[in-house]
Formats: sequence, structure tokens, C-alpha cells
Amino acid sequence: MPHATDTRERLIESASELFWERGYAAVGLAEIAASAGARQGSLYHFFPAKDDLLLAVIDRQSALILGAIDAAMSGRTDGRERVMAVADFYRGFMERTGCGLGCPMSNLSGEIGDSVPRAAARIAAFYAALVGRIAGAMESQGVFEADQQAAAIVAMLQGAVLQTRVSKTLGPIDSARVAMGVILDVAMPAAERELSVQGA
Amino acid sequence: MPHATDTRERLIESASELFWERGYAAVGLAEIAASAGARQGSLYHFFPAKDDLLLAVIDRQSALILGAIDAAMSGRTDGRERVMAVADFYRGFMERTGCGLGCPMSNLSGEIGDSVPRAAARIAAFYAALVGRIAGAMESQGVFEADQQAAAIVAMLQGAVLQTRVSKTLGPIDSARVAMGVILDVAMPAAERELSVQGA
DNA sequence: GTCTATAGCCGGATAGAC
DNA sequence: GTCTATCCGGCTATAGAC
Repeated sequence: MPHATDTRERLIESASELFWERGYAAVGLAEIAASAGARQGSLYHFFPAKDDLLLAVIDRQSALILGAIDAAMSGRTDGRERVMAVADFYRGFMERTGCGLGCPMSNLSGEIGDSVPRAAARIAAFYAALVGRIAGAMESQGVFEADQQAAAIVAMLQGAVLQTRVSKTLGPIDSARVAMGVILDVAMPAAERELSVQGA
Repeated sequence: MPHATDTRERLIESASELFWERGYAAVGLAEIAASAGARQGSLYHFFPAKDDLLLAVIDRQSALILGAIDAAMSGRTDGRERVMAVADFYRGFMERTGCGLGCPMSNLSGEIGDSVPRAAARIAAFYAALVGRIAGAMESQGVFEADQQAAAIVAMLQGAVLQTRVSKTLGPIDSARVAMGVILDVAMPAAERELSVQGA
């Protein structure tokens, strides 16, 4: 006997998965409702339009990803390790999903662009938050212009995830990890940390 | 009086732009035909299904982008400059389009995934070709494991283009250019560049 | 809040005249 | 090769009973 919030939650969850697998425009509301075990009437009770459901999906995915990244970073105190934990998270995720899905935020942002302005704004906020977390880990190590370097690292990860999905191989994300190591070595050399080894 | 090929070409051109602006699923065949000054009958004469038009669009975009990149790289002989020319191309492109569009191949690959397998294969081939060009420029300088480094660079550029579009600022692509410089400095230090030593 | 039913439109695709 | 006309299904969204 589903409480109101349960139904709402299940709708967002179903929509998240379907949008993730097949994109936003390609998925109809009927399928979302069915997949959530609800009727279209309930869907429209909670979400006045498809756009609004998209916003809820973006918020959910954003919170999930940032939460998982926070969890991966916590427990590490070294700046370099904290940054690499983000890469590890994405790698583990791609591995678990058989390289089949990619990052839901990237996929949606590529498809949507500016056609749903409110969605674009939230996606931008997600990227900013992600960059902020990585920049924070670098700043704590006294890195100069950490924001820009963090933006480059996030870009590399996003692109690597995309390539990983397309190529169905973990190669791209592994290459990105190595390149991240190079960037981090230059930005925060061993002298300023403790000891760092080179991997290749 | 449009020749057969003209109509076909115009259809592909219109579809390319519309898919680029709004995505694949969101654009209908009627709009594409109208925008090309043709009727739906003509469209179906050349393309048995929407999928087939998508393949033609992907081929066109791939050829256009790779052609522009080849043009940007030619004229430079230094490996580092050849790689940076790719970044310059993307930057110039984002600047010209007001950061509004992004890379058509990335956008489509994010939306389509595996739902149109033939399309996914061609997108993968495009990425491979792009990585190959950058790897070629690095190999000529005797870089070790140029393929992996090139993959990381392509990933960073793709991600930066995506972030540039979302943030509507050239910042991300500029940050990526700086980071690319760091990677290239480590991979092919100045000493080896002018000698063009061959390693194996 | 949940459900059924349906409006009204637009999607991809087809048939066949010219 | 181009065009008109049309089928049929799915789409978003709405109306209103319960």
C-alpha cells in the first residue's frame, strides 16, 4: 500500500533508469508509469509536465553521484588520493555496468542542451559541485589555480566515461587515470606531500 | 531543379543541424523534410528508415570534423603543435557558436548509446580516428604509449566541450588546453622534441 | 491520491499516382 | 524521384469519477 511519497519516489526512480538507458525524448510517460507500477494519472498528480519529472530525475542522479563520490573521498586525507578516489569511483561504476551506461548527467546534458533551460541549469550546478570537490582536495595541498586544474580533470573523466561506453572497454578510463596521475604529480609534487611513485 | 544527390545532400544537412540542436529522438522526419525543402516521400526514397538517416548524419559529421582537424594539423610539423591545433580547433568552434552546441558526435553518442547499434559502431570509429591522429602526432616524437595518452587527451577535449556548452563559458576548454600542455610537456620534453628521437 | 478514459496531436512508415 | 494522401500507433496532457 504505497504512501504518496513512495509512488513519487518510484516514478523518479523508474524515469531515472529509463532516461539513462534510452535518453529523455525516446521514453514515454506511459512506460515510466507502468515501470513504476503506477498509472499516468498519478504521474501527472506529482509532475505537471514531463519537464518537471526530468528535473526531479536530474536532482536524484546528481545527489546519488555526489553522495557516492563523497563516500569514496572520505576516509582519504591525502589530496592526491582524494582526487584519484573520484576516478576509482567512475571506473568501478563502468565496470559494474559492463561499460553499457555512462554518466547519466553527461548523457542528458548532451541530449538536452538548452532545450529545457531549467534542466541545463541544474546540470551546470552538478558539474560545478563536482569540480568544487576536486578543487577542494587540491587546494588543501596548496595547488595554484586548483579550480582550473579540477575542471580539466572532471572534463577528462567525463570524456573517458563517454569513450568507455562507446568502446565497451575500460581502456579509456584507465588511460585517463594515468593522465590524471601526471597532472597531479606536476601540480603537487612529492616534495609537498610525502612520497609519490609513478605508475604507467 | 534539384538533382537527386542535391536533395539527398540537403536532407542530410538539415538533419545534421536539427539533431545537433535538439537531439535525435526529439526531431521528427516531417520537420527535417520541410527544412530541406523536400517532402517526406523524397526522404523515404533515400532513407528507408530514420535510423538510416542518422547513419548518414554521423558519417557527414565525422567527415567534417576529421577534415577540419586534418586541415588544422597540416602546416604544423612539430608534434606538440599538431596536438594543440586540435584543441585550438575545438576552442575556435565553441567560440564561433557561442558555446551553444557542443560536439555533435558526443551529443549523439550520449543520447543513442546502444539503442542504434550501427550508429554506436560508427561513433566508436570516429573516436578511434581522432585518437589515432593525436597518437600519430605524438608517436612521431617518440612518445611511449602514445595511444593511451592520446585517448586521455581526446577524453579531456570531449569533456571540456561538454562543460563549455553547459557553462556557456570558454573556461573549461581553456583549462583543458593548459592541462594538455602539462601532459605534452611530460610526454615529450623540449630536449627530445627538436631531436625527434625514435623510441621503441 | 489513484484510477480510467480519452482528447488531440504528432510520430514513423506506406501506397501509389505522376 | 517527387509528390499527396493516409494508416496507425504512441505521444503529452486533460477530465473527472472514486
